[in-house]
Amino acid sequence: MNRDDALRLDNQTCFALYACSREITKLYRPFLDELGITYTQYVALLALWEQDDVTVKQLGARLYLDSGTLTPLLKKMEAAGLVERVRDPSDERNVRIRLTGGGQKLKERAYEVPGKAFCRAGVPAEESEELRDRLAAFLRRIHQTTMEE
Amino acid sequence: MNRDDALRLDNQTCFALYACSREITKLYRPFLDELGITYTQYVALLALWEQDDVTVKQLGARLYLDSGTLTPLLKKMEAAGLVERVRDPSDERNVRIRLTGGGQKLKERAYEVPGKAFCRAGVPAEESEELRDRLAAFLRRIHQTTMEE
DNA sequence: TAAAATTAAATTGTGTACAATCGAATATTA
DNA sequence: TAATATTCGATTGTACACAATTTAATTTTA
Repeated sequence: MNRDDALRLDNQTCFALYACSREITKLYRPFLDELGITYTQYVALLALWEQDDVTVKQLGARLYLDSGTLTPLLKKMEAAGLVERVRDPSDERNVRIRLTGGGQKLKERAYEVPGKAFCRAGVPAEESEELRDRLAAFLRRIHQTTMEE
Repeated sequence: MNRDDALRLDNQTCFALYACSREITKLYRPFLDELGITYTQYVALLALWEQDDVTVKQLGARLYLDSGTLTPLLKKMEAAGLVERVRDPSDERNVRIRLTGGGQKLKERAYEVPGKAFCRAGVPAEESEELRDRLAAFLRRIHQTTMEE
């Protein structure tokens, strides 16, 4: 591969990721619209449905987001009645995020979202799963790097 | 896979993409900082280095971005002396984007960016390339869907 | 234990993304 | 060809992302 080929857009894994991620979000949007949530709110809920009552820090570690993104996001979700934000009495630096009844209930309607989205695009589950596992391995390595240095 | 497993964050290909894309951008940032450009400006330049003198529409088709994102982006790049934006006299609806001398020259310094980034993370070229090709296939299918409907 | 260091969340400022709308230019059609 | 439809880029408004800074609370250390 020569110098110019190395800079071709279609040879960039970073661009494939960037484009793919945004297109997938567009694929999900109509189904998330029905639930009245954005994509970022959706992944925050996925994390909370798995483990409720976590600090902003913990949620950020799970989603690779910091308080600069999460604080306004969680305030909107609180205003929408999905979560509550409570200062931890035992350590006032922490804010704990807890699902409300409405936030828990929304999970029922979310079960069908991933299936609908991938069905819409006609992506076979196998292909998607294999891609997912490769990305997970990739992510671990990248994240380790950006954390260490 | 039961219902709850289907909603686990680590089982979502969409989340793996979303997280991976943002972490990759962080990996590139220090090298792009040296060039004085953002990640989105970088991919716009990659496209223009490959094919110069294109309309905003054409550039958007290549990057999966619309004028809502591109117009302010290109104005900043124009202000930075990287491109010029000229109304096409033969069809005044179009705005053609052309690299300036400075924009062309920056390519010289960009050649080493991808290598540095992946070296930094210790990702083997093979693994990256295979991932890239899988993503490209995935992207084609998804994009076709979001366009058709 | 009082001062210094660390931690967590919030805030500030910049830069995308993207849906929806707008206004001008061009193409289509009745 | 005049009216209609389409296309393109710009604009508007909302919602992230994220670096950098700030503020308050807690730990660590001299």
